[in-house]
Amino acid sequence: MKKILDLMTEQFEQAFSRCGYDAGYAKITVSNRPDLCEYQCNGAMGAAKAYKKAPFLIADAVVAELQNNELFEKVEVVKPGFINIIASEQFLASYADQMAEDPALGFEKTTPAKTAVIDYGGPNVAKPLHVGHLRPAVIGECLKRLLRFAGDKVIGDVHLGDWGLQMGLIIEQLRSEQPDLVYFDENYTGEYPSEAPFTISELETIYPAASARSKEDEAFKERAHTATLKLQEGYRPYRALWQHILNVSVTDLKKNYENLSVSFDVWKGESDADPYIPSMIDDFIAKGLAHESQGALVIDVEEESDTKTIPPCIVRKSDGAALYATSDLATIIQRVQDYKPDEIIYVADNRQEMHFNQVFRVTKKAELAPDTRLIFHGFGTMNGKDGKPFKTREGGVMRLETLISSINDAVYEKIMENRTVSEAEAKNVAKIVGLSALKYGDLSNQSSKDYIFDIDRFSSFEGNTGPYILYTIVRIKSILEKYEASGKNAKDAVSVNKTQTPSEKALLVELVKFNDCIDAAYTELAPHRICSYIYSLSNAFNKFYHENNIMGESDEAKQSGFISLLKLTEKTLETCIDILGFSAPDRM
RNA sequence: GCUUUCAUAGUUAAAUGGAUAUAACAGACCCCUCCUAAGGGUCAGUUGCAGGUUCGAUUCCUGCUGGGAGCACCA
Repeated sequence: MKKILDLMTEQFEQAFSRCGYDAGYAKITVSNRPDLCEYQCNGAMGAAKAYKKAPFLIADAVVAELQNNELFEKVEVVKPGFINIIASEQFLASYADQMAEDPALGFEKTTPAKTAVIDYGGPNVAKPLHVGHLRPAVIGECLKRLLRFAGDKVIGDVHLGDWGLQMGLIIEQLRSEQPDLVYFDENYTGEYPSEAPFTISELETIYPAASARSKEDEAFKERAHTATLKLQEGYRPYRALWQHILNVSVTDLKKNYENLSVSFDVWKGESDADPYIPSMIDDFIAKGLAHESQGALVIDVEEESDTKTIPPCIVRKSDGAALYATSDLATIIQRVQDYKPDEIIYVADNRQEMHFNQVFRVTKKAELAPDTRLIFHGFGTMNGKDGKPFKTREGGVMRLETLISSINDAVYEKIMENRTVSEAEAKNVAKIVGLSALKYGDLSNQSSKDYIFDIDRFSSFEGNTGPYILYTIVRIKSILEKYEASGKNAKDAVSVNKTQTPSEKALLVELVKFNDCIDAAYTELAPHRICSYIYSLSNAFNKFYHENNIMGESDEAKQSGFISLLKLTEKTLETCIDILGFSAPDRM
């Protein structure tokens, strides 16, 4: 289905052309003055300059062409040359009915469909997820769903941190704690045990201990570097140990991401890119891109047009080991080979922008991925109420689990205050609602900006929050249930009313914005646009609900129109929250 | 130091170069014989500073001030 703004714009384009003006000025937008009109066209003002004519003369001529157009109830010229538009009730109603019939609510899939890899996890093995992992998971999951809804083929990759110095640190720490393990016996030649020599909780204590020690103990750090290199070179015992670390971690990570309704299509890690490194480095050297600098192998990435200086990209450390940029570059080769993506989207902290800039430039210089668009989707910091990076009360890094359970607790208390559900059900509902609070709180902000994480505000059932949206859905579900209970079938309601009350029409105006909103969110990769859309949709619904007694309506045809409208509102809201990555309960 | 990013009501956030800058929360007031008042309505209050481009700037450009971040072998 064409977008409603496009349909209206087409009418205006014809009118502009008939009057002898360029159709490019005909663009219709949603009104920013809802008190005056529903839609507007500001093209006469732009045209005024090009044609050296007063804007209102142009607008008058165009408007004259559009009288008695069935799409519009009213088209008028105001002051300098604005054209204010009110859509016809008939037109909105038939558009809404078409939306309701389409599983995608009238959204046209992108053609041709592209293939995208989204890299949005980045957890390190052997370390529990912490609050820093929340944003990439939530934003990345949403982008994945959004692109899929738009028709793209999407591969979500967790891209585990399983290959760097941290692995060497863990191995060396393990050697200190359990020196008798066969993995440390150089003369051992037999099979290694299938059972890991540690549990996840033990593993989680090993890394912090190792990390702390490396900061004070130079010799230890040196051994960790050596162990990292040996692991990367394929030293058998370390590989066996590493496999245990990976298995134990991944099982735990999957469980944690599941609690967030976040999933990945592939669980590749930095290690998977490793086989591509040697030939890649050879290629860099053969192409004359890489040169040695202070013992390390680097590639200059400065470009003529630069105003700033970008340091060269190190692709091999002086000890021969790979590092961050190396594995990211090799990962691009792997992805191009395996998926031939049209684009790769990296959902990562803004602080990594320089790194990705370097990586992208090397990719371009070495022509590693000539047909792939590389996109850095940077997100801002999640701050506490004090405006500083979110910390626990003690000043430490909070575990993601802790954060999730505290928001669930906050929601649970609110649900119990109202006690419309049993205690057992409340626990369950609190999880669903808590997730909406958490995700909506994050996604309703522009992802590139920092935002303040405020548990009380996010879990509030009032205002621009996840729970408020869910509450609206629950309200609709409740009425539909009552309608069914009264002996009528909601399925029989197939068209909205052709003439509407003011709040009913206002709701329709919001509903038909759906595909424009999704389109904007998709092209800008901006989940917050979906949030603000469903928030105004919910507001419009609640006002409609307040002013129209649906179950009390005696005119059955009119009531059926209401029910159709309710069903469409529910479907639209549910579709949007599904893209955002959460769902609604039946009651709350 | 260099680079980069942000700055909007008391607070948290919106706004393809368009009209009187939009909401929410907090504050003041009003509305339940009515489908969940977890709601609806009314009021008050904002673009850091100085220039520039433009018919028109929160938006684009320059400078300043103030916060965040990044600047070679961590990821």
